Amino acid sequence: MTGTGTGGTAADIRAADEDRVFAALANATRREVLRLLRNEGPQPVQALADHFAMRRPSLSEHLKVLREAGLVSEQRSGRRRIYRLEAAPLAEVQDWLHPYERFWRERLKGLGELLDRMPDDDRP
Amino acid sequence: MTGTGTGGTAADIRAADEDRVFAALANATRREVLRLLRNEGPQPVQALADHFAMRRPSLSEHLKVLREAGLVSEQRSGRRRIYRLEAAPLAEVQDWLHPYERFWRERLKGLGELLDRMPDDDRP
DNA sequence: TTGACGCGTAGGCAAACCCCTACCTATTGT
DNA sequence: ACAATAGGTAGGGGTTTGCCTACGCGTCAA
Repeated sequence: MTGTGTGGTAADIRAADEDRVFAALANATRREVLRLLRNEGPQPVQALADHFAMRRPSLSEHLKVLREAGLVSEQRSGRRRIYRLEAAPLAEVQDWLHPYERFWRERLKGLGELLDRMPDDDRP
Repeated sequence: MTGTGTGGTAADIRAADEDRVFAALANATRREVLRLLRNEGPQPVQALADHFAMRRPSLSEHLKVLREAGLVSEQRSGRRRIYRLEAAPLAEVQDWLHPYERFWRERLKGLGELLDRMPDDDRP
């Protein structure tokens, strides 16, 4: 749609990456997997699965989503696969967030100024 | 659901809020709506809808999702409803992101140290 | 007052999501 | 070689998402 011919511009690819990352983060189980990898370090699948009520194959699919978003990597060690947090895509989320930052800061700043202009008696 | 008897702790409520925000951000149309409100200021629905290929009622549903996530607010002005960006929930996303920050910074830092230890001749 | 405008909601439908139970391959220990 | 272990994949089913058209309600202009 946005490309020439059959498409695939650099911007399209970046947008698709962004979409995969946000979509991956939309699920609470996947966010919890990221938290576990962050707090407890790299782990095989079963160790991760022990933290959840769901069956292992379901977790495997979540790991696939995280892998395709670049948020985890796997390293084979014998018959186990050690999953590791890859935080780089989260930096892109932070970049996405950045232009909004002044909006919530303005709100806080505005509140501060409101309090500054308010007579002490009227303050909450 | 969130009553006193059947559960619904403060942590549950925060978790549900977090889930709504991440879910709202999982859609490219909704992220684009936020960007438009940020760049062009508060607008009625039709002005927003003009930027998309979809029909207005579909956009209305996206706005509902954003409203329930607290990411936009509406102000009635005659028969129009002016939507405004509410960035506060994005601060929670930033808070969520924060403990991961050192992971991608470590990666960059590690790269920097590698370059530091590398003889100048070997640098890329 | 009556018609046009702005917008939300209802209902339908296809696709995607998320869980499950088999099942398959690869590796390891006996 | 064989059984057990680790984990991915296939296929099925219920629920959710995201789009549509049709419609209802409130507001403004003629």
